[in-house]
Amino acid sequence: MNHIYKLHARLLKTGHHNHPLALRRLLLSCSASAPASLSYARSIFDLIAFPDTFSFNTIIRAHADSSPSFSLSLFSKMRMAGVSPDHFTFPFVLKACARLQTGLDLHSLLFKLGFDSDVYVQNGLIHVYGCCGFLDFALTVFEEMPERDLVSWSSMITCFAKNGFGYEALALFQRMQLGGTVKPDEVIVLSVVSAISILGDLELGKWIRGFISRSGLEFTVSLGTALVDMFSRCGCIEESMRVFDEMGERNVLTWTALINGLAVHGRSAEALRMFYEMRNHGFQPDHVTFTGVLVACSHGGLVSEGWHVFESIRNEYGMEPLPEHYGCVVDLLGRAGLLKEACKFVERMPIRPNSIIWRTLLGACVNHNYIELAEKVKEKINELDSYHDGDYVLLSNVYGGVGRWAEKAGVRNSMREKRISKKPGCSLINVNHLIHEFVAGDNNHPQFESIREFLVSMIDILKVVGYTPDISNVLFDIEEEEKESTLAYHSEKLAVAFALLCFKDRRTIRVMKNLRICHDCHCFMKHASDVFEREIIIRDRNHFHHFSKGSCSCRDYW
DNA sequence: GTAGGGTTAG
Repeated sequence: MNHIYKLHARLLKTGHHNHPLALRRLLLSCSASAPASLSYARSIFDLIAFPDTFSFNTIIRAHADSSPSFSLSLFSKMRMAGVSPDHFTFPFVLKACARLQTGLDLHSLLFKLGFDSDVYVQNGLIHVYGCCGFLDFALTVFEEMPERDLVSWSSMITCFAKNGFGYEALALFQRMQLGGTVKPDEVIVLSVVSAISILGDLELGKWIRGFISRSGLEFTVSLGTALVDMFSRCGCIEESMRVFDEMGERNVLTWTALINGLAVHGRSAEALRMFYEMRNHGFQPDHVTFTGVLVACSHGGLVSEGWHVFESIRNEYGMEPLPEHYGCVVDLLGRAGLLKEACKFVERMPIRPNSIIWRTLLGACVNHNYIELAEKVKEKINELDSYHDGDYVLLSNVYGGVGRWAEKAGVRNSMREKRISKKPGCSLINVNHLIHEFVAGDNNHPQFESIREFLVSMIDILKVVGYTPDISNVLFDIEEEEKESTLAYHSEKLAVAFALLCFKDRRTIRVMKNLRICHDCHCFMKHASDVFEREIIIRDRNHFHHFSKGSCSCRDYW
């Protein structure tokens, strides 16, 4: 910022401070500086009597990241003022659109103005379509491009990954390399690392790390941070720690990635220790760091430590807690069974509780069998967002937990009336470089019969050592025997049975699941890890469960 | 003066 002030002072001194060219230069300087100088950029912009295309472009660009809606309002202002956009304008406008997940109607405008054949614009379109979930549109733009650069490939790779097509993202990266015309750079490798993180496929994770060292790319802090995060998401927190230890330089994102990793792997005390160590190294935590530490505390049952961290956000760091921090505290109290305190906290929060906060409270009610409270909380959720299948499942679990089958059936009826269906559970497992998918209630796997047979025999064996199927959470009011078989074919059980059939050695079994693991599967896995002498790692929607020798890393606190 | 990337509560 200093050089901008100096520049401004010099302009004032020489009497050029109102000269359009001087103002343009000044505008460009502060727009390219830190976000803190944006208000200064706006005041310079306001001094320009008749902003031209260049000035509009500069100010739109400056706000595209941090206040995208302001960028779009500037774009409208530009159009109203009759200032023509050029091929620089649209990449900036599209960036703002991508952040807001909007602006799909821009395509026809750029087509009309003849900018649709510009590579920068096309890349921007891929990015926008990707962020809005319109994968097909993004792919059409991508495939029809006469020439693609690195940004086209990385935008399309990210687009696949963010929309749940991780393996397609990887395939596209292979296709890019086979084409041989573009050489991967740091950013594109980061897109690939991110795709692998979403997939949680450790084999691929190891491969990309090897790729990076072979590629001759500089091992930057960003790449290291991405690997720390990736290994944790692939279920291997030890590898995250190894990468972290080997990094010569780290920043707040690196520390935060490790803290989050430790938190989701149930290593709460270590996460908290890293948080304090990070401060000793002189790094200032940000909002994301606090979220990670609070998650660690809530999952580790560290109530007073978590509360202390939460209070420190405002008292020690002078920052305003975000909704996610309040959410973490609700979880912290709720998980520990302090439901009254959690409710009081929600009532007194200075921000309006959102549906996630209520949902967190609902989860706590289920875990601790607070039925009346659960009903009230569900009503709160209905006011905000009533079509979330998971809430009905949770409420149904509260009734099931105490054997109130009639109410449980009532929940099922109201789901039917509202045409809400429970999202099927789905588990993925990598066996000999092939991904196998198991979906609850689906027998499409080519070896389904033998897997089913083996699973039935597994259940029999585990029952001998104390496993009792817990049918209270089965959603439907069906016969007891049928409830047991519904449970038996939960996707993670099928995946683990399949792994035991395939892996004759004692290697760790790693499963990725789309939903939270249920109590029954959790209990099944603990026994299975003991009887079959295997480590089983399951990544569910939020966390990792490491089953070994009959117990789980979450210490059943989830 | 252009676009793609690393950490975010249930």
